[in-house]
Amino acid sequence: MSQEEAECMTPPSGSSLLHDKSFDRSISQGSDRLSQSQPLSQETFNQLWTTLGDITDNGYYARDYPPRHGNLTQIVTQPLDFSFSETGVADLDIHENRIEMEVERYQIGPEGTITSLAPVSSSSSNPYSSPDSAMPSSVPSDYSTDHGVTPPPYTPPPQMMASTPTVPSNTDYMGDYGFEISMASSQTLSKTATWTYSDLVKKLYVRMGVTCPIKFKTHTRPPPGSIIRAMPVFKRPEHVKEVVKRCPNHASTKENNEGHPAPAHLLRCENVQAQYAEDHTTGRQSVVVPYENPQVGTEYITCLYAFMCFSSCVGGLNRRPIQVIFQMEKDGLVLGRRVLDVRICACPGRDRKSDEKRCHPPPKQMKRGFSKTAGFQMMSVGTKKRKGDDDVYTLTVRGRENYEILLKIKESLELMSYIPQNTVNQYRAQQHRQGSHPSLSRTSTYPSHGSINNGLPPINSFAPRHDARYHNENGGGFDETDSGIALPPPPALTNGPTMMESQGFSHQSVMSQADTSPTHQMPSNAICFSQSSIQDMTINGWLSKFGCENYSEIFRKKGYLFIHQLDAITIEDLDDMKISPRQKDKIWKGIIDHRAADNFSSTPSMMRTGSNASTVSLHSQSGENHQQVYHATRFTLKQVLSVKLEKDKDTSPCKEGMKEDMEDGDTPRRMTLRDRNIKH
Amino acid sequence: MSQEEAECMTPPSGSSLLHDKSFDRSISQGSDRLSQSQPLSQETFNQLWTTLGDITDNGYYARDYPPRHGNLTQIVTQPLDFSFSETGVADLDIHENRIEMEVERYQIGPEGTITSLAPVSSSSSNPYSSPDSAMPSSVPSDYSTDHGVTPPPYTPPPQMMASTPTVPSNTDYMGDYGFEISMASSQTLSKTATWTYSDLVKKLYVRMGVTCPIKFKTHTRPPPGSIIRAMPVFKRPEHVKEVVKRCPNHASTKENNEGHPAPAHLLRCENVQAQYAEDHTTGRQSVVVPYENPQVGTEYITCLYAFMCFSSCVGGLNRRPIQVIFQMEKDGLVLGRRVLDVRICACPGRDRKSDEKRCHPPPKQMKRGFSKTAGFQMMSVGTKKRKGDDDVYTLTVRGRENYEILLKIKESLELMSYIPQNTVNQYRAQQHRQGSHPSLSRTSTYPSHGSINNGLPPINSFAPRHDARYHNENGGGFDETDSGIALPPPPALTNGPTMMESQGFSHQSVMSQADTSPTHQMPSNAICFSQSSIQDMTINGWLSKFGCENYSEIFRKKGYLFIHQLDAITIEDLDDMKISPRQKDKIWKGIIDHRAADNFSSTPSMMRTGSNASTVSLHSQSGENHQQVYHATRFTLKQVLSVKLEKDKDTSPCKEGMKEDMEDGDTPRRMTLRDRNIKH
DNA sequence: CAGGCATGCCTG
DNA sequence: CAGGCATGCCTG
Ligand SMILES: [Zn+2]
Ligand SMILES: [Zn+2]
Repeated sequence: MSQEEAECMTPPSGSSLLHDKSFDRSISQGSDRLSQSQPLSQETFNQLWTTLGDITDNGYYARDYPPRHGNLTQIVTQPLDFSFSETGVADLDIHENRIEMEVERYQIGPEGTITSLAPVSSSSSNPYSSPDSAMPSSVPSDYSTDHGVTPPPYTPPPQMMASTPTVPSNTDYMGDYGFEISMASSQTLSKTATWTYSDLVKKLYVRMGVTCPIKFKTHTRPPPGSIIRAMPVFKRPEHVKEVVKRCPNHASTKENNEGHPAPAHLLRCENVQAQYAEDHTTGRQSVVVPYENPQVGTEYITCLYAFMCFSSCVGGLNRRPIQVIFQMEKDGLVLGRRVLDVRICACPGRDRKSDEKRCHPPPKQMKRGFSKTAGFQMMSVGTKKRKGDDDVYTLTVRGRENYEILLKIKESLELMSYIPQNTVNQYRAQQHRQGSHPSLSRTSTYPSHGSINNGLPPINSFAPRHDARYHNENGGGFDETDSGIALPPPPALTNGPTMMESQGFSHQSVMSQADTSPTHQMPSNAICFSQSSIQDMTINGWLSKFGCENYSEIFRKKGYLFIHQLDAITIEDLDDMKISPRQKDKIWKGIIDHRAADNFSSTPSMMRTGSNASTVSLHSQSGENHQQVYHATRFTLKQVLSVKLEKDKDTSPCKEGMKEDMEDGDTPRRMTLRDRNIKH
Repeated sequence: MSQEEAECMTPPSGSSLLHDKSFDRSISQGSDRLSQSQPLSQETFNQLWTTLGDITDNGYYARDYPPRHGNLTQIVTQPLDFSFSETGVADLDIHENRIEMEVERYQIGPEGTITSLAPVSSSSSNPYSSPDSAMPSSVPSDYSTDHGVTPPPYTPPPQMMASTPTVPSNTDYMGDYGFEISMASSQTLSKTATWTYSDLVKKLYVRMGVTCPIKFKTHTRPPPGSIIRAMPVFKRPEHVKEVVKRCPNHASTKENNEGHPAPAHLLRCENVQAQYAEDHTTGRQSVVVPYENPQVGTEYITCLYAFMCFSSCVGGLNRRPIQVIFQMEKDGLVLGRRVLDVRICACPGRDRKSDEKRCHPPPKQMKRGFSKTAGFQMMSVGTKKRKGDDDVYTLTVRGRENYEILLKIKESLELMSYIPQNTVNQYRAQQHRQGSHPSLSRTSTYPSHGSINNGLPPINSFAPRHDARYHNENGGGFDETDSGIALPPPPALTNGPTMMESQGFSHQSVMSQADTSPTHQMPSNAICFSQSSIQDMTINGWLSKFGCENYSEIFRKKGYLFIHQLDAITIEDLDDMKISPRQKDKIWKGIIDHRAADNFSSTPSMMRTGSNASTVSLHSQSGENHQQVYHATRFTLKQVLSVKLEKDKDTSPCKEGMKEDMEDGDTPRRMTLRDRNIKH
């Protein structure tokens, strides 16, 4: 399981696994084999997790990558809508089982009953804070009770009393005063902005060193002298125990640190009354500002916070996600708590977007709350669809030559519609007969240029279909979606030349070396359509069959060149052509005959127009398989090349196992986070 | 100019521009307009460079990208085989000129006459060094002369005397003893290894923190008490002045630093006698080891060095390339100096490979040591060639649908050859007439998918050529390389929709929305080739001109469908057709006539065969422009799609200006380092 | 600012 | 170990 996946497992509410009730219960029952309270190393963690995966998932995750159930993703579109208490309904014991595992896996904060933040003494002076500030003078003294404030043995609900836990609580707690936080409306500053909040993944994305307004609100006035403490903690269980501070780089450079009271603090508050605190026992750092009631007519107070490292800072956060715990306190009592996931990064917009894409269903699946049945339906529908049909990937072409090539491709695709389908079929047969196999491996082993390879296994299930393809004499071509039978193998496009060899042929030309020497010209009679393999598909030829060739010029003027266009000609068209009635009837009869013959031979006679083919979807009149047509046109239309080729076939990379479908049922959200764009 | 380009400009020998003799001479002549010795900012540097480019390159580099002379790259395939002294031979004054420019451009280290390393006092104790070490006891005292050891005013050759320059010399200097360094044979440990040395780019790639053996050798025994100092310096002029040390992160963590005498030193030497020095004046850090003569029978002594930061370390090297200056010294005199480019990175193998690919010619051009004349020849040959003609980029296609699309493209390209060129031209004209401009911008703004953009400026120099293209009625099409006149603009492929708009048209289909609804079908008579825009290009039609249409079946059987194939028919072919002599003569005369007309109208009548077109290069018999044909076939042949689309048109991304061809002649190596693979 | 590169590190 | 991702930063 990747870090990211672990990430996504966490319920969205801000409460982590660690503090889920059942989880805590198991802990208190003393599953303490690993509870030496040593933070687990990443390797140990991974190992445990793998083991766990083997046990609970019947090997699916650890062993069977990529998963057999490739469509799992489609099913659960709202991983974040589940919480563990909800999912346990179906089979309680298994649920419990799982929670057990959780405990063993994370094995952190065994003291972690729902704890609250310890009062810490302010350890650094604040030059900005004036002595006559509204900050209650009692605060410093209150918090100077100094080290080791152990919670009184039998005092009230523990979550009400501030203690000195290694791991502060990150459970949202509204408290008696209805403490809440929010961001300025996130759509005002979207991607350009220095920060952005994602409602979807409930996370703040913020650039380093910029101020970010956070609004606090209560429904009831808290007692005067209340303060708001903001403390960053690592989000993942493996890291929670470690104190969050700035990386040495940022803490030690002069930049941004000139005269600042707490250069090593990750979190700063622009409030002049801000106090930077560091707990003597735990070493945890936080910023404290007095809670001032909102101005009349205002609901909120706003504080400006700045994050002074990247989440990625080496030697600091080190790519480990953090949360900020905002806690309203009064005299060491926690009045309310709100947790905010934060990612400090260089490109908040980009990273938000990719997180959202990662953890949420693709556009089509955007609706929330599918029932499991709906999920199943989705899946079966999914198999009907062509993968990527809904996706358009633009390929911006740089460079004249490449542009020309693509332009040529586009033109070819459109002009291809003037080639009768039968001709195409014959061409293909001829291609096959000419046996163009030998060369491609050389091409694909050109050393010095990168090839796109997305790391998926080669498509080799095509092999048994080769022959079927060549028995397919009708016009359906190679593009039949439903059966897949007519698909030719992808010779040069597989990963290994070995496989290619074993296929024994490819759709390549015979000569592969790009030799520009004219001596390599083929003799002119070696053209592809040799020896009677071609029938006359021109209108002219067709007209001459019944002696009307002198009308071919008229047809030509109307744009009709080939007989496959006959399907598109109406009697009205003929009227427009100023053909003498008798000839017209003759021709019309010829058209009818042609169509009949055409239908009989199952040749698709769809006419694709040059300039409009792009948007023509299936011609429905004759019901043949027109997938091929559709696809070509689709492509052409955009003048885009689909090179976003791979893995996003099920476009939501956040897969969730169908729990009812698996042996152990209630596994946590598993996601394969592999939405890879072709970039760099 | 990018950083990388600046990089590649440096001569390979290890001597940088800065210390080229002419360069130094110019400096000493006092071109000091910018010599305030303030390190230039990157922006200033870039600006100067651009200006310089405008002046010296007649705008080629800065303005005219892609360059008109796209084949410049082909010319100098071995940039590293040149040194400035060599290149100056042809026209010395121009050479000088250029060097001037260099001075102004870099404007660093104005004190930079060929200087040598200053004696520095050892500032940190070395716990490993035993008192009875072979390290001459004089060394510490010698170097303890303490700050500001200014070179004596009139002492011998300055490069022989150690001084205290801000910028140490990085010129290789063998000295009287023949001081040389080398790496262990680099092929023994290639990619798996913790380090690797590239002979091609003359650079050591090494993982951080691992030891790397470096061998030292002299041809004559240096005096006893000689030492070897190793000092890292930044390679780029912009950075040379800055002292190289470890980043705060690595310097401050305990890891690797436990008890080490110099945790902030980037360079460590495993030698127990190593002494870590920091110059009091310049602050430069170095490691010093005694030079012990090799064991009997050995040529070398070997020292193990370790690099304690990444070249990329934030707050440290910060992605700035460094060199290590190995200097043999004796009593403050420099006996020899050797400079080693070093990159400390996580993946030496990968990074070496990519550097080599970047800075060196493609496979075809692998031969070394072209003379300048050869270079010229190459160039003139080069202009005949299409850029990228020699390069094959494989696109490994993943996914059935994409494979199908590409297969279809391949087929289209081959089948396209059955469309007469005139038809194609008419099609294009029709496309134009239908005015397909409006839509593409919409397509290109599809939101959720990445598009490939290599960051180069849009190709907008095409604009003045639009009309020319449409007056070009012959078959040359849009692909004429030499004049470039017939090239259509790249409508959807530019960066901005604005530009597209201004071009007024594109080769797009009219409809751009990928609407699959059948209601969007165009009426069948709205096909592309409407209203007399098409001439009959069939053999059938042609035969009927002189009453031989009854032979069209025979022609058809031979594979001749269209008149553009007539060029390929010989009289012998007619003999084979069992045509009555009189008819044969008639037909042959028709063929002759056709060819004459064809030649008159300059229509290329090259016949491209279906399956073999791929490898047919230019048909030489009629001398028309066949570039277009050639390209299509090239593409098809490989069944690869050139989507490595951009900047590497001349496939060696390390471009070097042909100096004799430019106003100022001897410009430094200019390279566009943009070999970008589409990966992830 | 968007595209894309560079580069440490993670994953199979 | 190779492929590929993540993510700061550079470039047009
Ligand atoms: Zn930092
Ligand atoms: Zn470092």
